[in-house]
Amino acid sequence: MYKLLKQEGHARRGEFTTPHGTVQTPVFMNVGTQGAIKGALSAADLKNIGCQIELSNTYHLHVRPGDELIKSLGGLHKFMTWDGPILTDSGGFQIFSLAKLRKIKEEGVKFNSHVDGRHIFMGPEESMRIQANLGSDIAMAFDECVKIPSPKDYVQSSCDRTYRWLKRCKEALAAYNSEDNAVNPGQMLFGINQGAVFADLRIEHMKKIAELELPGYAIGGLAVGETHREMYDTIEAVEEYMPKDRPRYLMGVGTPGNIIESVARGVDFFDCVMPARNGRHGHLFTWDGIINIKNEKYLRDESPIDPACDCPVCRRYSRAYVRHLFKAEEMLAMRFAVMHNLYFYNSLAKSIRDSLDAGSFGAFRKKYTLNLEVSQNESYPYCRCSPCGRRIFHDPDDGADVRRLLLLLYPSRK
RNA sequence: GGGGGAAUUCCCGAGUGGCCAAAGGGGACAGACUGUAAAUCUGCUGGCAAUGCCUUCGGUGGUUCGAAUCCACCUUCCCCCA
Repeated sequence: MYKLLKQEGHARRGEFTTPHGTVQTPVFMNVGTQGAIKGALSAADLKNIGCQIELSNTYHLHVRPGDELIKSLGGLHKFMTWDGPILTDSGGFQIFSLAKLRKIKEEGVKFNSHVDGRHIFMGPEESMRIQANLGSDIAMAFDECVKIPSPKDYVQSSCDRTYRWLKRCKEALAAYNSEDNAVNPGQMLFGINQGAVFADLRIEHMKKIAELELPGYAIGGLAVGETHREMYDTIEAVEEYMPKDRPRYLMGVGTPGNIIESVARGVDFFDCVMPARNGRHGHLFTWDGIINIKNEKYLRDESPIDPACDCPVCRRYSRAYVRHLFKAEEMLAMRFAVMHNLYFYNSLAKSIRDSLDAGSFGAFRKKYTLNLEVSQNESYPYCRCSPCGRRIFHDPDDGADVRRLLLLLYPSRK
C-alpha cells in the first residue's frame, strides 16, 4: 500500500509496500523482460546496482518458457532468485510493439508468436492468469497501448475497450489469487490510463478507472512518438484526476530528463529499456549527459565512465578499457555498460528521493535537468528546455548553438 | 636452372577495352534507440572551387578516340618441376 511521506509542488516522496518488500518512491524499475536483465545481469547483480524492484513481461514469459512451468517451479521470484518486488507488464505493450503480428477483438488479442508464429490468444483473463501464475507483486491491467498519432475516434473506442478489459482484469485476478494454490495471494492490480495525447479522453478515462479503487494507477501509451511537450502536457492534464493516495506509474519512460520532469508532475514509478538497450549499444549515461563509449575520443581516456559515479564499473575501469571491450565485442562490454547505466538510473531515482527528503527537489531539478536535456537532445531537430518549457530551435548539426542559447536563458549555470 | 600464376582503394576481394572512383565483405568513423522481436538498425569510408573536375587498380613505356582491363620490359610474391 502507498504512503505519501512528503510533497514538494506536485513531486511526491513516498513508499509502497508489496508482499516482497517496501519500495521507496520515486523509483526506477529495472527491466528484465524475460526474467533477466539483458546484458548479462543476474538477480544478484541487481542488489549491487541499487535495484528496488524488477519488471518482467507477461507475453514474453508466456511464450517462453511458459507461465505454467514457472508456476510449477515456484513462481517467478524463486525461478530467477529475486526476492524483491516484481512488477509484470501485461502484454498490452506488445499490442503496440508487435502490431504486425496481432489482431484485436473485444474478447482479447490474437498474436502470432514472434518466436515460432503459433497462435496465442490473450485477453484480460489470460493476462491475469499468466501474471497470477508468475506470482508478481504488481500485475498490470491488460490494455491497448495505442500508437501515436491515431485518429481520435479510434483512441476513444480503444479507451472504452481498455476500460471494459480493466473491469474483467480486476474480477479475474481476484478470483485467481483466491485459489488455494495461488503463487502470490497478495498480488495487486494497477490500472492503466490511455487516451494518446487527447487530454479530454485521458481525463474521462482516468475518472472511470479511478472509480475501481485499484492499488495503483499507471499512465500508459506515452513516449511512443509524441513530443516531450505533448507528453508533459498529457501527464499534467491527467495527474489531477489520479488518486492522491495511490502510486502513479508512467510506463516506459524514459530519459533521465523525462524522469525528473515527470516526478515534478507527480509521478512515482518509472521503467524504461533505455539504460539497458542503449548501454548494450555503447551509450552510457553520466551526470553530464550521454557519452558514446565507442567514439574514437575515448581511445586513451583513463578516466572512469562517469567521474561522479561510484558504481562497480566506474570504481575500477577506464573509459579506454570499456571502449576496447566494445570494439572487441567482448560480452563484458555490455555487462559493464548495462551495469553502469542501471546504477546511474537507480542513483538518479535515489538523488530525487534524497532531494525530496531535504526539500530541495526544485534545486535538484534545475541543476541537473539542463545538463541532461542538452546532451540528450543535441542530435534532435529541436531542443526543448524542460525547466522553462520553452522550445529552442537550432541546427541539429550545431549542438553548440543550443548551449549558447541555454546559457543566455540560465546565466546562473556558469 | 626450367615452367606456370598473381599484384585493385585501410584490409580481403570482384572487375579482362568505354555503363569504373571501381561490386561484395571486413575494419574504421559516426548516428539512432523511451511498459525490449534490438549484443540491433542506419549512414559513411580517394580529393575538390563538387549535376563537373583531378588523382588512384605494383613500376615504366607503349597500343587505342578511350586502359584496372591489351602489349613490352622491370619489381615483388606464390606454386610446380629439377
